[in-house]
Amino acid sequence: MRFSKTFIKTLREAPKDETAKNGALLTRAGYIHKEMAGVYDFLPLGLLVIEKIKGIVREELNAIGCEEVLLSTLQNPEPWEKTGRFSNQEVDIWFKTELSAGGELGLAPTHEEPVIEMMKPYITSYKDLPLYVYQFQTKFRNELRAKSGILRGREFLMKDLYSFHTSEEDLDRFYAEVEEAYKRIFERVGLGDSTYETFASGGIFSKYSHEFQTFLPVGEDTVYYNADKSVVLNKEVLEPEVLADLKVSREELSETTAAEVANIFKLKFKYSEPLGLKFVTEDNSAQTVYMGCYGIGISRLMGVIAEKFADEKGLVWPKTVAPFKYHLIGIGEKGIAEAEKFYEAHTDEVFYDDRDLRVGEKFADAELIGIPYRVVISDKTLAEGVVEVTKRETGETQKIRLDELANLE
RNA sequence: CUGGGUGUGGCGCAGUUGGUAGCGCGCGACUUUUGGGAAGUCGAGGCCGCUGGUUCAAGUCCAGUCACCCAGACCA
Repeated sequence: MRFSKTFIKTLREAPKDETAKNGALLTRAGYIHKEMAGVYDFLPLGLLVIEKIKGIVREELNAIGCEEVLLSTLQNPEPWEKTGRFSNQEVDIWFKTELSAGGELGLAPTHEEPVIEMMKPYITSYKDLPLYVYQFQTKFRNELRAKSGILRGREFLMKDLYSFHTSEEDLDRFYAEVEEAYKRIFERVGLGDSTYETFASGGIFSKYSHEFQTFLPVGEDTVYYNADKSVVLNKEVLEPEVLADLKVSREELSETTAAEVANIFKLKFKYSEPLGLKFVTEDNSAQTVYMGCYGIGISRLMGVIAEKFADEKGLVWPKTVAPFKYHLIGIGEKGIAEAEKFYEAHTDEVFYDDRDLRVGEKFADAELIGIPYRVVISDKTLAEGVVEVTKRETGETQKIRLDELANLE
């Protein structure tokens, strides 16, 4: 991508309605644009980060046999009424609207009911199971208060996975596979050493569930953890019997704040029962399908990563989710000619600042935008037969030969 | 929803006892600059959130309303 050809511009100061670090930096660097409280647009660079995150999630889920689908956003109230969840008393964050022709609709806050309806024709026999389907989709939740940049929106991007099983054992088996896949996902996006599987309340889904919490000062949740962090639990389940189950005492736990980046639940019959999702067993009897559901907040994850690694100069993306690998700057006639060549040969990996500006401004923008390697090719460096590579994360600069640049790790 | 705060060019802000709006950044043109956010000259750009009221006159006073931010409550 050429900076001169993209419409984005950087801002020296954040708009005053963006006070959260993630929102402020992502806005200043041109990744997102706010429509209203809790509602954001993703600009070219932001969309690239989202796609990188989705790519990692997709790879890990496909690796454990999941199939990607895309369900609708508009919701028919009928299946929701069968589970009691269309009621505003039961679920108080619905966005509802009406058909011109008459009749109410909802904007999906989650997808258990519709995914069950969708899968019904395909689940008739034990031979059809297990099945795992997931999607990346925009969810709508009419939160009383949106806040913290893209960490808590009214419209946000989520990956939701639903599993269908013939037995509780098989649900347990797959649940454990998802736990491992999630650990690999958070490792790959750079949050491995700050994200912990956390024992939590199951909300309306189940008594207990597991969350993946990234320790973060601006996180909304309070969690407790022991010295080696082998036990992490949400404040909402800090109860004597839970502590006893987990074999820890209150005294050995410390408190911190964290952002919930994922939540997984064993639904069992919670929704399959009221919606009548059944299969025929080997001995020809009808049996209700066991289910699990597993979410990852994709746009929130982007915000958490932005928030977690940013420094006083700007964003710092882990390589795996950065919109590009190289932030390229050419200086001088020969430097620019070589930069052009490198860009043309590696367009997918290079954000090329070809604007007609002084270098100081380009350097400042490179730091703000946060791409892992800043590459400077100038007449001066070329005279030595090298280019300068500065790591955004550490700020350290090394000189390497131009022909080695493409192999940088 | 409760409490607090804020709405003035694209962004950040100022605007006194009411008298018809200004600064910095950014933007356009030209000149000089050119490895860390350059300098000069000229210039464009504003229903002062919205409605109503008071007044000869409202960005400024009054009432209402909307939006946004923060804290809390809530959060499948």
